[in-house]
Amino acid sequence: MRDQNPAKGLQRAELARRTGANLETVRYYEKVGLLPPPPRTASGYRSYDRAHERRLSFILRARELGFSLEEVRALLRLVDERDQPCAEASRLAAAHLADVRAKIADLRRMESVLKNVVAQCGDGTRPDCPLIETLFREAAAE
Amino acid sequence: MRDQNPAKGLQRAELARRTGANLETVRYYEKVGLLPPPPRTASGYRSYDRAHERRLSFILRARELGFSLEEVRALLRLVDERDQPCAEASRLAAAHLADVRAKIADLRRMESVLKNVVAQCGDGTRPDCPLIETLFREAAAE
DNA sequence: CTTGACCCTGTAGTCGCTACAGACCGTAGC
DNA sequence: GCTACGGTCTGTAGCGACTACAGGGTCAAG
Repeated sequence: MRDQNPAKGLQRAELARRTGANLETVRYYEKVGLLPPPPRTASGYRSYDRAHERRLSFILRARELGFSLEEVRALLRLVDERDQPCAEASRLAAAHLADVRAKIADLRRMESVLKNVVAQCGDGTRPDCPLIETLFREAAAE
Repeated sequence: MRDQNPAKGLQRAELARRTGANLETVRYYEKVGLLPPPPRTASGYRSYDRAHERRLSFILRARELGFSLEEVRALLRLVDERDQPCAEASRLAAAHLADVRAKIADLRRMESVLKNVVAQCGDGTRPDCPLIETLFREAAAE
């Protein structure tokens, strides 16, 4: 097993395991500038510390809340600059909340139509299929 | 103005306008095999008929309901083969409905967390930002 | 000294479009 | 007939957010 001494730095796979990130995602976040490039060992291996782990967890949690990478980037900038970030952070969260609610509304319209057609289809023995008829005939939802 | 005689076929832009599709999307659907390649004029322009319009509308409505292009492809296959499609169509719709409901559930978890942090942030004058603290401290949702 | 597990890089693929660039066509006005 | 302006054609590249290789280097255990 590899080095797990906390003073010595984590390898990429270990960081991924600890945070729940996919291995390749870690490199991707570095590439797009969300994670700072970690120091390297003599042979070129990345060596992460607790600050990286903390930052990666932050990113992953923001992603779980549905923030885009650009939004995450903005949040991280607030964290890094740390002068009165709450007003701006709150604005970002509120804007994102509105997005989320819009998506929920869209999905609910879909759900409602789908629920109806599935109910009408019943056991599927009908000669005319309500789903197919719906798609041919009407606008999907209003 | 171009030919709008319904007996003579529609050009791509006209088909797009009538169905509400984006111009480029029409060509894309042809490329991926959802729309059959229409006949061409002597100079190579596509010439669509009512069947194309009907099929394109079908695709767009299925997309509005959130079906993936692969699911749309499956639905169109059922339409084309037309032997007792309802059981299979209903199965597709039910599976998709489950997806939609799962997405709604995910989004609702996000909404709930975001709503709380926005409320806690208040007017954004706090020195510690509840959003940023949340992202650093906790798992986002359970 | 070999095996196998890890690491490195760069690149291509995913989904569903969307947006060009650069060429051709077709019509209206002069 | 000439020109301008729009439409159409093709192929290709880009988006977001990863994910999955290929082809190589490194490291520790047996």
